[in-house]
Amino acid sequence: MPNFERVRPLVHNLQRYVRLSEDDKRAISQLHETPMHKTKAREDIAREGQNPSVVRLMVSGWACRYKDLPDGRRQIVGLFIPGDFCDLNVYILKRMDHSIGAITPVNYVGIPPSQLDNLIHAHPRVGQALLWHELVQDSITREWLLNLGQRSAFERIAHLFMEMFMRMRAIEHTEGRTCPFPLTQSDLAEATGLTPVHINRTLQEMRREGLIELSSKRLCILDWDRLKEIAMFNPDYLHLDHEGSYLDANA
Amino acid sequence: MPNFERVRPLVHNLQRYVRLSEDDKRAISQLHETPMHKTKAREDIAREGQNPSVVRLMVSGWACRYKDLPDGRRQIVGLFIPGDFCDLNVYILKRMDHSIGAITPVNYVGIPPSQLDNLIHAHPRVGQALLWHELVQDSITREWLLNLGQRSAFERIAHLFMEMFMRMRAIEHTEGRTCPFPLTQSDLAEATGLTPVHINRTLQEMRREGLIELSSKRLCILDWDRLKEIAMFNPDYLHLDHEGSYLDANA
DNA sequence: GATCTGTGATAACCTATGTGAAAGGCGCAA
DNA sequence: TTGCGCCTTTCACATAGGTTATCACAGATC
Repeated sequence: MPNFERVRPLVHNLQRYVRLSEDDKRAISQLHETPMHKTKAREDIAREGQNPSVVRLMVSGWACRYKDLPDGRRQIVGLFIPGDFCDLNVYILKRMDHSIGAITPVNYVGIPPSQLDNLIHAHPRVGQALLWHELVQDSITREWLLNLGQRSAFERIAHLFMEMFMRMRAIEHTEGRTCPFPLTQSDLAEATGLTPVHINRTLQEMRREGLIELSSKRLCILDWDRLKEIAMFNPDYLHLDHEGSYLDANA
Repeated sequence: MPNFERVRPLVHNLQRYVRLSEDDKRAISQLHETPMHKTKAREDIAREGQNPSVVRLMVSGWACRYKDLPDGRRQIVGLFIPGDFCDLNVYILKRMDHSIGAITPVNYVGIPPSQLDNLIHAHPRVGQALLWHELVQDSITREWLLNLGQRSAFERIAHLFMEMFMRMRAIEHTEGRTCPFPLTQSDLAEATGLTPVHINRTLQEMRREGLIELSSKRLCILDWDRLKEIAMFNPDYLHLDHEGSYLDANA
């Protein structure tokens, strides 16, 4: 199976939710045989208002969901890393209510809904895993709302760092205490509802306090425990724990 | 059918997405024959961390989804009105990652997942409508994120007013330019990430400018067009338009 | 190697929104 | 009818974070 490496993040992602059989995995890896799309960094992958015809599965790179206002203000409302589906909802909702943009160069496969239908029919547990994936994304969105509404700039940025580190770890993209972190300070600003200037100030402070290192697109979390306490980070909302899941209970 | 009146908001809700047959509607109204639950205003309906066993359908009153921080800060991350489902996701995710609280006295029916399963099997279009409903809720959550991240206090409150008015209108709970609006100023603060004091200041300003009236739990929108422009309100994210939907296209 | 362009660092200054406190009004319970 | 509690309204004051501007640097581009 030549594409197996490419499937790994997705399989990792889904296996947190259901135990997949070898047969399930084989079926998933066939998704990757649809043509691979490449976008350059900073390029739009989909625009609000469009009617996309495929479901996109991230293979490599980082992307974001964002919404913008007529006067140009932009808010990043979600981040995608390898193994994430961008718009599973295309199935049902015809019109995109947000845009998707590449942060880094991105590789993704675009899966026609019909193909996904077939997969789900033949492998219902994969279908459930996909639904779970979508629900986890929603849970993350709600946590971001709490983040923007109630946490201070410092707490907010700290929280985002922890979240992305954990998500990257779940797909085995971390090394020790470090992981890739390709967001610029402007991106961070758009994700947290702050100004680039204030992001910079706050990052300096976090460095001064020995909490993190961040340079050349890599994040290192120096003091996990203190950062966790500051951010009031409780990972439950990521639903990373395989244990206690509905699907598992009925396995 | 004695319960038909009670079903109306839900049927209105779902009919925006799919054309329901008389038979579908009959099936839906049977949901309302499960026992009715009543909660007092300000009471919790479900708490974060719990493992709820029913899917709740709002019959009357307003409720909210909220998340809180260990130090007591609270963020309302969504509002529920009659016809809304509170936790369709219980199907899959076992543990609540947020709480649900009543704003006013609330009546709801708690539907066992098995019963919903049966309904969906027998009436697949109802199942699709439910999924759509869930996706619309998510779209609303993303718009709230844009709201908190990028809009000023004034714009933010204006936007919330417009949204709730339109949602109330969709279930025929408006009269002319007015509708019930049971949130206190503290609730408004928790929904917008602002302080009660600042909510008050801003409301005074909106009244002074002749944009709205708000008293005794009723909202009147005096100048729809100006409010819409100020809030940069674009109703697309509510997906209220029946036209152009995937389901419709395949009807 | 010269030049661009995007990113990061900092500074001085400004303002929208938060804080804490007090007083008044209104609806509900007894 | 009175009283009690929750809301709302207001005030004076404090501050987190926004704004505008400048400079330095590194990696692309020619």
